[in-house]
Amino acid sequence: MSSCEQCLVRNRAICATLDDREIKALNAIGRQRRIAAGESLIWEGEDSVVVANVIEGVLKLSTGTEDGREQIVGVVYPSDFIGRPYGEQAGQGVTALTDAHVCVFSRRDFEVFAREHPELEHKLLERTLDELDRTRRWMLLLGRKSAGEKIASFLLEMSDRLAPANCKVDIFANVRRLDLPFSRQQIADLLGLTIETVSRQFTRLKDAGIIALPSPREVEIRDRAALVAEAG
Amino acid sequence: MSSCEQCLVRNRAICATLDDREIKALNAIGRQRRIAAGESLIWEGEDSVVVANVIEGVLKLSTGTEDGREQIVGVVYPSDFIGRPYGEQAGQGVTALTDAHVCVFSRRDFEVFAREHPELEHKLLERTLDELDRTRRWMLLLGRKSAGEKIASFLLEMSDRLAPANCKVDIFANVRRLDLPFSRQQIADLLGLTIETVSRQFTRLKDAGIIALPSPREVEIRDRAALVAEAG
DNA sequence: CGGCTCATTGATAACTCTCAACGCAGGTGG
DNA sequence: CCACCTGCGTTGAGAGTTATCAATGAGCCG
Repeated sequence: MSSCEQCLVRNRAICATLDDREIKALNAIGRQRRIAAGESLIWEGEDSVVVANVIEGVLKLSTGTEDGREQIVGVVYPSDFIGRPYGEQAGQGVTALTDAHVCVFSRRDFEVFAREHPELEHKLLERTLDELDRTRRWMLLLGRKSAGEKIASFLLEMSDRLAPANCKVDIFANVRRLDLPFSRQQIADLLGLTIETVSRQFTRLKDAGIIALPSPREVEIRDRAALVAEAG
Repeated sequence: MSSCEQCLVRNRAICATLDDREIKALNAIGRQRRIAAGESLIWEGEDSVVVANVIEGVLKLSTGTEDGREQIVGVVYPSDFIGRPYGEQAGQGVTALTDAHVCVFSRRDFEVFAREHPELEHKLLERTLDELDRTRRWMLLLGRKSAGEKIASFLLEMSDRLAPANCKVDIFANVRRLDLPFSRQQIADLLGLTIETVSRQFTRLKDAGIIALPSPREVEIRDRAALVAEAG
C-alpha cells in the first residue's frame, strides 16, 4: 500500500507540519481510496463519518433543494481538505468531477488525532479561514453579478486555480489554455445560472474574440484584459 | 474599565475555555470599544490589523464591486468572532448595524496568544467551520432561489438567529415577532435583490396573511408553516 | 449505423430590475 | 406650532435579462 512518505501532496496538505513519527501515526488511521468521476464520497445531510485529503483530482461540494435545484458551493483540488470535523452532519455532498485519489480518515479518529496535534489543527484553521474568504467572495458573484460577469469571473478564477496542474502557462504566470473539469451543467450549478445561459455567454465571448473553444471542455483565453473588463 | 470577568459573552465566546490566569492575559491585550450603528470597524481590502469578539449588537460583513454594488456575506451576533487572523488582508468590511460593543485585539497580539493556547484555536476552528457551513447554505439561496423564496428563508433564519435576545418566543422555541436589525436596502444586499423587490415580496406575504408588518423594522410571523412552504 | 449524452441555438415567457412618483415619519427652522 | 425638508419605504409602469420550452447539432459507443 502507499504511505504518507510517497504522498504527492505530502508537503502541501495539512499534514505538512508533522514529523516522521507523527506521520506514521496518521498513516495508521488513514487509508487511500480511488473515486471515479461522478462518484460521491459524502452525501448531503448524512452523518459526518469521514474526512479526507485530496491527493489527486477535482471534487465538488454541493447542496440542493428538495425539488432538485443544485448549487455547487465549493471545488476542491489536490492538497485540499474535505469533510466536516467536529460536527455531526455533512452540510454538503462531495462528488468527484474527475477520477480522484483521496486519503480518507474516520472523522472520530481524525478528531482525536487533531486534538493531540495543535499544529495540525492550526493548519486546518488557516485553510478553513482561506476557504471562508474565498466562499464569501463567491457570494458577491452569485448575488450581484450578471450572467456575463459570472462567466468571465469563472474563467479567470479557473485560470488561477488550475495553474499548477494541467496546462501551459503564459508569461503572466496565468493559464491561457484551460481544461475545464466541469460540464456545462456543472458550470451552471456553480454560477447559479441555467445551462442555456452558460452556453450563450460562452458563444458571446467566443464571437467577441475574447476566448476560443476548441472543444466544450477546453477554453483558450485570447484577450485576458477584455475578460477582466467583462468580469465587472 | 470593564474586564473579561464581567463580560456578557464570557461563557459563549471563544474565550470560554480559558482559565482565570489565561483570561487575565487575554484581558491585557484586548480593549473594549463601542461602535455606533453605521460605523465600520474594518474596511474591505485594507490590511488586517484587528480582530474582535462581539459583546453586544449586530454587525454585517460585506464586499462590493467597484461600481458600488454590495453583497452582505455574513452577519455577526454577540459572542461571534470578527476579523481575519493569519492573513494580511481583510476580505470583507465589517460595519455595525446596531450600536455595538466589541472586544478588540491587535491581530498580531491575538495570533501570538492563540498559538500558545490550542484550546482557543480549537474553539475558533469550530466556529469557523460552522460559519463556513452556514455561508455555503446561504449560497444555495443566492444562486438558486426566487425572490419570494429568499424573503421567506430570510425571515425563518432571522426567527432562529434573533431568538435568544430581543423578542417573545412561542411554544416552538422560535420567534414570532422580530425586530429586524436591517433596513430594506440591507435586506436586499443580503439576499441579492433590489430594495423594490424586497418591499414587494413583504407586501405580498402581508396580503397573504402570512406575516404582519407593524412597522418597517418589525415583522410578525402569523403562519410559520406557510412561510416554510414559501421558503422552497 | 443508430442511439445516447451533452452542447448549441431559437422563440417565448416570466421574473426581476430600472426609473419614477408618492407617502410617511422624524427633525429642523422659521 | 406649523411648514418644510430629508431619509426611507411603498407602489406603479415598462424594459431587460434570464429562464423555460423546444428543436437541432456534435461526439461517442455499442
